[in-house]
Amino acid sequence: MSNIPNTEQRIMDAAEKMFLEKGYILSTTTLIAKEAGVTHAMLHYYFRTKEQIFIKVLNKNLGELTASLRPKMILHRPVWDTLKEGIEMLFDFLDSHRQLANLVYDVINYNPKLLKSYIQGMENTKDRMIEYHKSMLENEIKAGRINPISIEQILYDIITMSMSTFMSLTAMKNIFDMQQSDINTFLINQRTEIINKIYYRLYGKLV
Amino acid sequence: MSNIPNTEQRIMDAAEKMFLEKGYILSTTTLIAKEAGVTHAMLHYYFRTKEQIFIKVLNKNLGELTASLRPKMILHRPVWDTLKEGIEMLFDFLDSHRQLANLVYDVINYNPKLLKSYIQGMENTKDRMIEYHKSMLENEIKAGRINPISIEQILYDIITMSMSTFMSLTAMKNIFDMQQSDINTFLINQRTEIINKIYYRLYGKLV
DNA sequence: CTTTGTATTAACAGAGCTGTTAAACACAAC
DNA sequence: GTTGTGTTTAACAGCTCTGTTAATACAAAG
Repeated sequence: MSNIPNTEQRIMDAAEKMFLEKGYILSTTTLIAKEAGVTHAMLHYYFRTKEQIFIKVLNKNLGELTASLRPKMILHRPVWDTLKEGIEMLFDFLDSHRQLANLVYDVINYNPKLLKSYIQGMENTKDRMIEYHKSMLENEIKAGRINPISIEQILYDIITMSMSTFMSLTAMKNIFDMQQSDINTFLINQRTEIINKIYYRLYGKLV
Repeated sequence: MSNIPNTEQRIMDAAEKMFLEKGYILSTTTLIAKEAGVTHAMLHYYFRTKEQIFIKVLNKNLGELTASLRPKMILHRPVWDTLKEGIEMLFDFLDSHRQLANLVYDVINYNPKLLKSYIQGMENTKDRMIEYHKSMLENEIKAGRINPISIEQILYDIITMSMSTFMSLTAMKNIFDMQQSDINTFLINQRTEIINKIYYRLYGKLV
């Protein structure tokens, strides 16, 4: 394969970079094309509209995320082990895609129907593995080995806590003048702390 | 006082409404002026720039928030009572200012220095009451009556969990086709659940 | 009545945005 | 060498944005 990517790929790469950096509105087709080193007419030639190229970028990133989570879905393991590794996987993925959480936020606010159709597409697959782990969790709750809570609440907590870590990162950096080492420390703490909060919520006995 | 607000106030009100609804970028001076029923030249006459009127709206809202929290700072009460009421106050304020969390997110991402200067302004006051409650919490942790955790982590958790509830609301509505009653139920659960997670994290004993 | 200061309007400047289009180009196949 | 196909360019259309400015209305003060 060639080291010089073709025009379409160069535009795609530039678009991904810019959407992740600046969000949907501030990323303009003109600037994306400039970044890719082509005229902006080329972007419209290959991708028709700004929204369409945005959808491709979003699908690529969310696809990578779900692909990363899949290998963690293993049968016959203790519930907490699976859950913990799921949290770690999600957190680490967002860590290696620092602006993805912000991109998802953009979609929520500027194109909520897009996110809905994406999630419905996932729900329609009726994934066997997900159903399995869901029922495993439900059994634990019913058996009283986990404090009362709904599965939806657990998932919601994991997703929002992980995402808000990276969504608040810009604020944290600026407010506390954090250096790279501070940021790393903060993220390591945060990763542990999310696991802590979920663990305490599920297994912590009240006094 | 007159029922017909003067031009400046009408612009201010329209700007607040629109910034909270659409965020910073999508709120244009032209549209704000139209909403207020004046020419957009009037907006620039009274407020000079879009950024300046935005700062006024932000200061007004954050000022109201800190004013609401103050009465909860009472001496000689059990630590958890104060903390719980603080969480409830914050949550309820964000509930009655549904888009404020999104507005703060906008500031973080599009004008981080603004937020920093605002928070530094608060820190410089070196509030006696805040210092008092902070040291009360520290004592409880040192005495081992609260699980090990930093004060900063507790505050960060409360703020991010409360904010992400309202920042995720648009997504929740769309993904699950929530009606008004569903939203109310979700928020009531969420309010309790945030308190639960903090309580378990602080007081829950591990098995 | 005239001066002064404020409030308001309409028009404009300059820029940037998304998306389109006609013409030019490259280049392989016939 | 011509034809055909996909790629690229430059120019443009139409719109919207922020911010300015000159002209105007009008009330209060002298």
